[in-house]
Amino acid sequence: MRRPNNQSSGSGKAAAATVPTPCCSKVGLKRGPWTPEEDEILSSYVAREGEGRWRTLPKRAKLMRCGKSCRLRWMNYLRPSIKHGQITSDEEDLILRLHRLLGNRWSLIAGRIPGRTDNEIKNYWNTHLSKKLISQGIDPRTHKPLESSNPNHNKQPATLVSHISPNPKPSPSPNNMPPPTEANHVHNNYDHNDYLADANLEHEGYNRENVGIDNSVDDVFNSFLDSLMNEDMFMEQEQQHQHQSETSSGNNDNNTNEADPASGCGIGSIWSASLSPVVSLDGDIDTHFMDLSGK
DNA sequence: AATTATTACAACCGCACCAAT
DNA sequence: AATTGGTGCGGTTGTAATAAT
Repeated sequence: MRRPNNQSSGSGKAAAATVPTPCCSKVGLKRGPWTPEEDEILSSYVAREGEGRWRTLPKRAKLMRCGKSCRLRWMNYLRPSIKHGQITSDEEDLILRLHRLLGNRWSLIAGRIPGRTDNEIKNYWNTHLSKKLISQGIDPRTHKPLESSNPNHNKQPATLVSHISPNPKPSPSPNNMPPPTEANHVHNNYDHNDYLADANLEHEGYNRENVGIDNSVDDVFNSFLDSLMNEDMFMEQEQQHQHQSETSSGNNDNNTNEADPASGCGIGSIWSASLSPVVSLDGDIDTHFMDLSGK
């Protein structure tokens, strides 16, 4: 449907190669949008037989699709755990923060936002959030101010080129700023200057490889964010923690000490204690996630 | 009302990685 | 050690829907 008469791959690279693409170049396979009937076939098949062995699935399920397409459809749309509908302001905020930490690791980001897929988040980023950051003078790739991060800051990120027209329509809001929606409220506690400062701090040296974040850190991060998702529990813990902090100590600007590791209830402490020796982001990250959780 | 421009998102692509053989 | 199959990932593209002219 998309490229109905084109049996070669869209980019043409595979077509030029002598080795055909494994599954998508076969004649007779359907492409393009899935019909409800196809969805039903795939859903019921996976429910019956389970996920996996995608390459042979179409034949077994009698679908005229390549295995890759089946997998993608299942993973991005049909899985029961997928949350359909608008991305909430909380989710948006989390995406922004995670992207600042992780970059374009969509699957990692998606793994920390229940019910959302990497594809959905990637699309949302490209169509909404990156533009929003640009309109605020922030480079969406580096999260630094456009002026300092890139002298040619008018250039769009590579992934945006196809999405942003040379003459974009002006936003209905003044100065291309989004209206003060609920979504923006998230950032009110964490204003633009803070954001820029943090972006400078973190992206000066942040890079997963050179910083040395490994799976163990990732696990810590994962559990930390899992905890965030369990908002009720977290809020309760946080309130306790706040109370303890207020009663046990005075003004504490050092965020690394915000949570008492021994108490076991300061989630931020897990993060800061585990990451600070490696990343030296201790209090910064800690504070931001506290911001988020404290909404 | 018709046409054109833009946006949003589903889907596809190539490549990389890993495990099994 | 090399090959193969399965899977996952990030980037890109096509198209339907919507807005603007």
